[in-house]
Amino acid sequence: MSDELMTIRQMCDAFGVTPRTLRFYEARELIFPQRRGQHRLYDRRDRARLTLILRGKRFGFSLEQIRQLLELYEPGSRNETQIAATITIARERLADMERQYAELREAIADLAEQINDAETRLSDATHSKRSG
Amino acid sequence: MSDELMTIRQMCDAFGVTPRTLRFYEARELIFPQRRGQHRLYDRRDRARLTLILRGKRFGFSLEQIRQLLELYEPGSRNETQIAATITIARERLADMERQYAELREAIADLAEQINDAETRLSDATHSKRSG
DNA sequence: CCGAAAGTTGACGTTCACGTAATCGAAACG
DNA sequence: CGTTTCGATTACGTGAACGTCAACTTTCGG
Repeated sequence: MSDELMTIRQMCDAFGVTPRTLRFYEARELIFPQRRGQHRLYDRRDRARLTLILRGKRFGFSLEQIRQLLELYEPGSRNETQIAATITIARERLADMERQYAELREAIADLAEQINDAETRLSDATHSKRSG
Repeated sequence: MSDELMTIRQMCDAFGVTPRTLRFYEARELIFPQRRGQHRLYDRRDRARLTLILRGKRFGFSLEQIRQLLELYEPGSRNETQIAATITIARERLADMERQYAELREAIADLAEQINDAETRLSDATHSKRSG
């Protein structure tokens, strides 16, 4: 079984994206599949990165922000200055996410309350109809 | 003081948006400022809606999704079918937000860990430099 | 009363994140 | 051995959410 390398189609089926999307992410330097001849082949590392990309997107990060964060996940040989810069950026993103987390909690409570109110209104309307 | 009505510029300063943005939201039927002659005037209701709009945006909702949610906040005279439909949509958004909330918690922990690892690598690199 | 400031309506431009052909080469299949 | 099929490349198109510019009113301070 091809546990190691996957074709673009296998990737698309596995992650629910289109070939266009994978090539686009590659053009933006978010993933770096190898080539067999002209064809792309995606390994575990590419899959891990894609998972992170899609997660980042769900939180509203831009592809460029995600690209910067992905550097953090690469134990790659980069110099101290670059690592420090990446950490700085990551801390900012983390702060963003923590703010979003807190605000989301409020928003959820708020929306739940509004739904409750609306359900009450709906219920009242139904009853008044019955008694009218 | 103009506690009740605000001009477009006052709104922009208060909310950190541009006039274009406010007119755009109006065109998309997210806010409905009154007119004094040709000029727009925004009241408390408009401000409340704009607050919700900007919050929704921070969570990655589209303006159309936000518009639908805003209906929930209007005790307006709409029929039961419409209220029920709005509630259904709102429940879906609420579910989205709850999923996002849970996933965000994981992502925060994950990112914090990566930052820690990177800090360790950075620290190690600094020490090895000092002892090399 | 008048000229700058503020606001209005188009209309076209822009960025992001892809979608959608069109065309091509390689590869698998009957 | 021809022909689908899969993938690659190039390039133009698209929708969302505005930015920007032009051409006009409208309004307000001096």
